[in-house]
Amino acid sequence: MVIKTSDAKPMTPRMDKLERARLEAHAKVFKALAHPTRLFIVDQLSQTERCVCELTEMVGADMSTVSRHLAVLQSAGVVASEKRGSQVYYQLHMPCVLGFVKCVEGVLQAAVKEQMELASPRPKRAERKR
Amino acid sequence: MVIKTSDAKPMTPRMDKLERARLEAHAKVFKALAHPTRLFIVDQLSQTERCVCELTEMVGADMSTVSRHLAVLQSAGVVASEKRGSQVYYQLHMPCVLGFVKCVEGVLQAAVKEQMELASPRPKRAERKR
DNA sequence: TGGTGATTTGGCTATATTGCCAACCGTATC
DNA sequence: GATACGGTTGGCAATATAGCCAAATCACCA
Repeated sequence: MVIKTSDAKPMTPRMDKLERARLEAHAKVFKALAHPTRLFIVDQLSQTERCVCELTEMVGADMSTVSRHLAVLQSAGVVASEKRGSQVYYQLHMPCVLGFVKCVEGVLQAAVKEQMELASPRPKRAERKR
Repeated sequence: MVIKTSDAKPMTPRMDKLERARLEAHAKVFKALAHPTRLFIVDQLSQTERCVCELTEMVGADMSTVSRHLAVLQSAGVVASEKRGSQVYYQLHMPCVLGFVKCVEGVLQAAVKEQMELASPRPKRAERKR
């Protein structure tokens, strides 16, 4: 699979134009997930599909705002929508997101623990309750 | 594990303040990964650690720009740094990112295929080789 | 101690994102 | 058809992000 464009050069890999296009496509997915409200929506949709009005109530923002968040997620392929009557139902379309969220959760908790250890290096007997 | 804060209300879950703080922490990680250059850096660091100057050459941007990208990644806990002499080496600190990147890759390819099928609905005999 | 290379940070401009309101569109109901 | 409801889109202001240059640090070496 490796294609050498030139011989006998021990040069480091570069971020060329093609690679950049690929990375931009990936970044679009991360960007779509890079907002607390959208993560909340993904979390909810992992349990069951929801219409915009339900999500709007749960999020507690303007419906137009929620609709735009959903559009971002859909454009990135994270969710899919289905119109049913006068309502539009959204479903999670990229379940592997959940695995990564779980991983991030773990990393964050590890970071918190690390932070606490740094803050109080010798917790003689027991740490304060908070 | 389920804690009911109030009784006898069949209400939908809300994005309360606490939940929002948790989601914001998660979003920070996604935000850190939501840029092609930073994804490139993560990709490179998954193979071996690199100093800023190496990454700068590979990325092809100003060193200050690359340094800032690295700071974003580090602040999110995605990478870690180690000063050695006058150089700073960065390493991947969140390997599970790679799994998700692979998953995104798969989803993107599926989307591309879907797109192609929409473009040419009846590939009579066999699809073009690529 | 002065100088050099590696890295980070301040400052600035350009661009992108977010959120609301208002206006618009499609569907159901009367 | 008129009205109401659910949803999307245009427009705008506030904020955040990205990139570069220049200046400040830091480690090493003469």
